[in-house]
Amino acid sequence: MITLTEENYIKAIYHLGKYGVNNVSTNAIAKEMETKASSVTDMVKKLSEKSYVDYKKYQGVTLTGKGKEVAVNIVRKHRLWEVFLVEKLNFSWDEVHEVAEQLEHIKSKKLISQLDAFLEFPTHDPHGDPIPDKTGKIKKIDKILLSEAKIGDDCICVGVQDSSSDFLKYLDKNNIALGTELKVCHREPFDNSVTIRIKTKELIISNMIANNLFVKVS
Amino acid sequence: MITLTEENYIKAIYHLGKYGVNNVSTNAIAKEMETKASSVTDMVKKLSEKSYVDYKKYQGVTLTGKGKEVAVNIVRKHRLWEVFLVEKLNFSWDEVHEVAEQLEHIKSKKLISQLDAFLEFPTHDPHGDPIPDKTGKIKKIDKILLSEAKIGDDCICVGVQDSSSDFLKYLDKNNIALGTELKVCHREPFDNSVTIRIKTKELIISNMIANNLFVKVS
DNA sequence: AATAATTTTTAGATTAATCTAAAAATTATT
DNA sequence: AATAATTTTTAGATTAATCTAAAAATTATT
Repeated sequence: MITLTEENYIKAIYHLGKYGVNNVSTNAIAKEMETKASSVTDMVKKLSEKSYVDYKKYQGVTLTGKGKEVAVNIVRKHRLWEVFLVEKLNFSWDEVHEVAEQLEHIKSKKLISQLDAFLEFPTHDPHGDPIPDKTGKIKKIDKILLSEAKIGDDCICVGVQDSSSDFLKYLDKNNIALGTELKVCHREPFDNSVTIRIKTKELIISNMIANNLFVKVS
Repeated sequence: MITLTEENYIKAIYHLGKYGVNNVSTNAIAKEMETKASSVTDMVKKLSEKSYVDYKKYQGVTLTGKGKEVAVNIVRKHRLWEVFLVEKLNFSWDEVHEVAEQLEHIKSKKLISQLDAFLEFPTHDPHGDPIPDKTGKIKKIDKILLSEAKIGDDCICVGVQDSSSDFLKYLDKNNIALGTELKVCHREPFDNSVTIRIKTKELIISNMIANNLFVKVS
């Protein structure tokens, strides 16, 4: 049996290891989990004994195949529930995370396969993140950050890097949603702010915003 | 903050105290929770300190107003989720309990109010049990056990006492569902088995079955 | 390469929930 | 009413997850 806490550690290690980082450090996990490094060391030993992670003292951890399976399944559940909350229960995209954090731990294969079907097998969650299929396969889309787009590019908004409530509300306020088409008009060399055009309206976006918005160049 | 275990104890005390029993005994709780009496004593002290129950040593416990509120809210969530599972995710009525046991602990007011609306404010769960409203009000219907119905009564099936998978599957097999109309034809004095007629078909039902099926005399 | 700074682990303690075995209180029976 | 049977509580231990403070190992800096 896997405990709720173990699942959360595995998820944290998965997210931290996502971008090429092979050995996730104790401190990184502690920060992500909002706990102390000593607690992480204890838990990591336990996860290692149960062979969810490979761990050598002072060397950090990597998920094993078994660990990755658990992680991807949690991510799948989290994202399917997010779709449910937005599509069926009228949650806005900045409200779903907290609830999905709870729902992702419900254990029932039938529940998830039926939910998947009920939602008509969605491929992406409300933030544009891909939903792993039942076998754990995740299909990547070739998205780039708006801050990396070239002047003159016609883009379509496909995701967010940060999904904090403040950021998502900013996007709502400025009528930027997944699927929104925009053109990159100008990048100011001094602060890397970006002028974009949505339909006929121009909007100036800070570098920080541009760094958290994924687009696909069309 | 209330823990998951505390919620489960409160729920157990609620269900045990439902039928007039005022002081729920330590042993009764232990049996319901599949734990030991000594564990119950400890927990009951804690619940008493947090004023979810009134407790005097050796005297059993009663839920306080605060405790009842928690209990009814869990029951509401449990039953709403059961409706969701059956109506939207095509679960059969004997499959929902285990999953609902998990879902009932998800904490989000918005989730429940939106789910309620999505399901179009159901008043009863798939087993015929009433769903408390947001204020905790439960409306009773004047149901009786089939074993208490008189010969010649025209009844409509409105609920089950026991909701074990075995019992529910028996009902499915014999085409008895909520809303099924039946006539009480005969009661055998020797074993209290009951002959009923559904549409044109007669069926003999043991006393044990009749003791677990709620009907409304029409 | 030695020392300083940082990171990680160890040792020992704490809280929540549980257990077993024995003691205490209550209830049932003679 | 005294004794037996049952129920409940107490005492002390255990497991999971956490913490603080100190020790050990690693990494960075002079």
